[in-house]
Amino acid sequence: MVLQNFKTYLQSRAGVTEEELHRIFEIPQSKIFEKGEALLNKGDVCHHAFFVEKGLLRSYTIDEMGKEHIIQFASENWFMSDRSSAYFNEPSDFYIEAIEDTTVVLIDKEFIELAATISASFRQYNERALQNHIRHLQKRINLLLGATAEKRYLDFINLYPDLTLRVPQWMIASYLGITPESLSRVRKELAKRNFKPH
Amino acid sequence: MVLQNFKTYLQSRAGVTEEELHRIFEIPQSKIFEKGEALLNKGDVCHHAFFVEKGLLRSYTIDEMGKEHIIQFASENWFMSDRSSAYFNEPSDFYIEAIEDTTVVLIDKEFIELAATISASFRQYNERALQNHIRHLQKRINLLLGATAEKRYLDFINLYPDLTLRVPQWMIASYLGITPESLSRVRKELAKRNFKPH
DNA sequence: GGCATGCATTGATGTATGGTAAGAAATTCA
DNA sequence: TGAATTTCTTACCATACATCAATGCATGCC
Repeated sequence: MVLQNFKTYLQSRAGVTEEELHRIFEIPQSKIFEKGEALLNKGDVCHHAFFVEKGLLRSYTIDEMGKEHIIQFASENWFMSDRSSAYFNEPSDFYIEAIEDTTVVLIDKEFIELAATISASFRQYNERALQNHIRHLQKRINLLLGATAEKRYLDFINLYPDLTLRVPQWMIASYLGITPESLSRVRKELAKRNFKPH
Repeated sequence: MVLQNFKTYLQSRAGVTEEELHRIFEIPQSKIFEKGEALLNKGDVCHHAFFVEKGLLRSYTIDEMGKEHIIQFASENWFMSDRSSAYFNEPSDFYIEAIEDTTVVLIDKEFIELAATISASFRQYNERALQNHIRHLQKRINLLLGATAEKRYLDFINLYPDLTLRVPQWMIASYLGITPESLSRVRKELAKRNFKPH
């Protein structure tokens, strides 16, 4: 079977060698979540990072008005977690849920410790991922501060063309911080302009 | 001279011992920037983190429309840096500038390496700071996605009461993602409601 | 196949925030 | 201290996006 994506990921992205891989690979477990199933609920402490073997996840918060705000999507070869909750051992502020039937690899602190001990390259890669995460959050803040709904949407489809097809529109709207109706109008407007350019 | 804040910070916050402190403290340099002076410009690679001994800094971007968006403030005992630029050795997307005459301690990678080698506690603290940074960015995204201008402002003055007094209003507005005019109106509205409660 | 359910679109209208412009207040600096 | 400059406020109007409600369009399900 299994975890082929994860293994490939460790080798080609994190630079873990074949030999190291064998020593590391006692540990991680995989698990299947059905569409709509929760991987993490608000108030729970997040004990894992989830590596997506196959499928699609989202994380989101619910505000005092009862509105969902999508924080992040994760499809194949992406990680999903609440780093803060995991690191500080605090109840999480958000939910993680499967958008499609999804196979994930459960990564706990012990695995990361072990892998980092065995493979210096992995440790380095992990650090790098953390920095990348910050860069990504920074960029998102910038877009939310400055860009119109249309620009944010264009940025999204440019960055995540695959997700644009797999994720329901109302979730994309939620990620962008607008209503589904507004997104529909933005799309209409874009379509119009593309058919009759300039 | 001094760097008293920085030393105190290392001891009481990062848990560095007196003895370790002496071994570490060959290195860091301090520098004074005048009000309005730039510590980092867009396009430059950020080689330092700046620890604020005394004074006040801001980091900001300028979008295609020429509008500033303030990313972060840093007053006494805070760090300011472009982590992404420093880590990836890439040109920075943003500017760092002194809002007041400001004394900073220049922290480069070598210092952090050295301090982390000498003091395990420092290494740990550094990791913790990184995670905190992520948590902070996450929270900001959430506010930008969901909260009104008023709520964002209330959150700001609650979190940074000291800054509210020291920072010009138009900069707070920029941080919140609204215009100075709008912030002025929000404040007026709040004042009205506070004088005639409920 | 028919019906329920969830999602997308559309139109009418509401609201929060933006833009502009002018003057008041505060701060800076010679 | 007074003039220059910056910041803040206010009023009026413009706009982007939200809200509400109706309809259309799939999809899944018994």
